[in-house]
Amino acid sequence: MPEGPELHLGSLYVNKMCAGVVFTGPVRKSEVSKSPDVPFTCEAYRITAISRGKEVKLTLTPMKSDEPKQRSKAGQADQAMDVVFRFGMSGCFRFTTEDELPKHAHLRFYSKETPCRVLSFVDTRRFGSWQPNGTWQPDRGPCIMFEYESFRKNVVTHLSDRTFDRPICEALLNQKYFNGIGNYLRAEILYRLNIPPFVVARSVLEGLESEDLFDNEKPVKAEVRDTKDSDRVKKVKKEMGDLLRLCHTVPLEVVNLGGKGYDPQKNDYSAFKAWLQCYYVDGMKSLRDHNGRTMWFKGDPGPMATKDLKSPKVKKRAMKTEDHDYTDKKKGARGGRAHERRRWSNRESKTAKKEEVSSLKETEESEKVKTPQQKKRTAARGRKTSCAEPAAGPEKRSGRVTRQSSK
DNA sequence: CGTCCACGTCTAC
DNA sequence: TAGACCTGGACGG
Repeated sequence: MPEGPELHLGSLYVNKMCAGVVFTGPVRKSEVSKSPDVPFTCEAYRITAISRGKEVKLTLTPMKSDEPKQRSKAGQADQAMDVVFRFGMSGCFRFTTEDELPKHAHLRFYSKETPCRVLSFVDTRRFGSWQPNGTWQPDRGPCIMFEYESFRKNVVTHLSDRTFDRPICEALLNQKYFNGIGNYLRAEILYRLNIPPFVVARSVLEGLESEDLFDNEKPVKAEVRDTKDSDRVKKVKKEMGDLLRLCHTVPLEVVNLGGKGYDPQKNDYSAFKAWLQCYYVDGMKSLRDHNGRTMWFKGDPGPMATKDLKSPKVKKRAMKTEDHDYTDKKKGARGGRAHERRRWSNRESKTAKKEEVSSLKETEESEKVKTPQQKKRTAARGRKTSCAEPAAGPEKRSGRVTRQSSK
């Protein structure tokens, strides 16, 4: 569940499910978790949640006991405790009965009911974490969704920061300035404005105002209409506002979808899939950024692009002979993908893997010489050699993502 | 069976 | 700025 919208939806979920529920006893941690114990135990307490960017804070609030304070049992909390969560790649909250505990429920809060219910922090991959008596992480900036004005100001007043020397798509993942933006949001946001992902961040941000002058003109609207490309640019300017505004409104659209956001396991994932216009969408291009993350986009990648493995899309598909309007679209597309994949694997993955440094180098040099980027490019590639690979083609994942372009 | 990929940080060279 | 940290689904052989 992990970008800003999912974290916020998680907090809404906790508040909704736990409204009126009384919890009791200690907070329990799974054996395998490396996050800290939560030293809180209480005969009767409540749980509420609030989110900020990519964090959620749970507040455990002891209920007033009838006993006089002196007589309350030792070790029982009488003070509220905050626990701040980060979700990593797979964290989420779930509220279930005790015997339906999800797999990977690494932190658990038990209700006082019978049968007992449990609020669990579930995290398959365990990249998430929590901090008892925690506070918002100090290096993270204001929330893109719920601290919009200070978020804008924080960016606009720090444009000299080296962060903004980076391509815009990479700057957008810096949580010091864009707390809540993640990989699918950066793609969706840049796509809406037709901004090439690999242009210098500063160049697209300078000139923007601290105040959102656009703010009063139009309400935040989660309107996603089919528009022709030619119209899109105009529409963008007229109805959407600037990049910083979209860092605010686009995540809110996901919140307003009312589902779970990005969560392929869930039934209501289809609404989210349908909402995506670029990320993992068939026909879009993708490229690794300098940190090895897949950037989805359309059109011009921009001057700072890695000369890295690229997505297939139209051009490469055209190379596929059996490509033209097969009915079994998936199958055909996948075949194309696999083909592409093998090519690159042979060229890079294999050679790189076998300590063939020289041949790897050759491959790189042979591409083209771009002096300033050479180094980064090499680095980016090198990093990926162990799983050297073109960015996954859209076709390959078409099952996971709405195919807007089909038909 | 094996390889690659995934919504994100962290921290050691 | 490479890995490290993890599990599991999709796909290929």
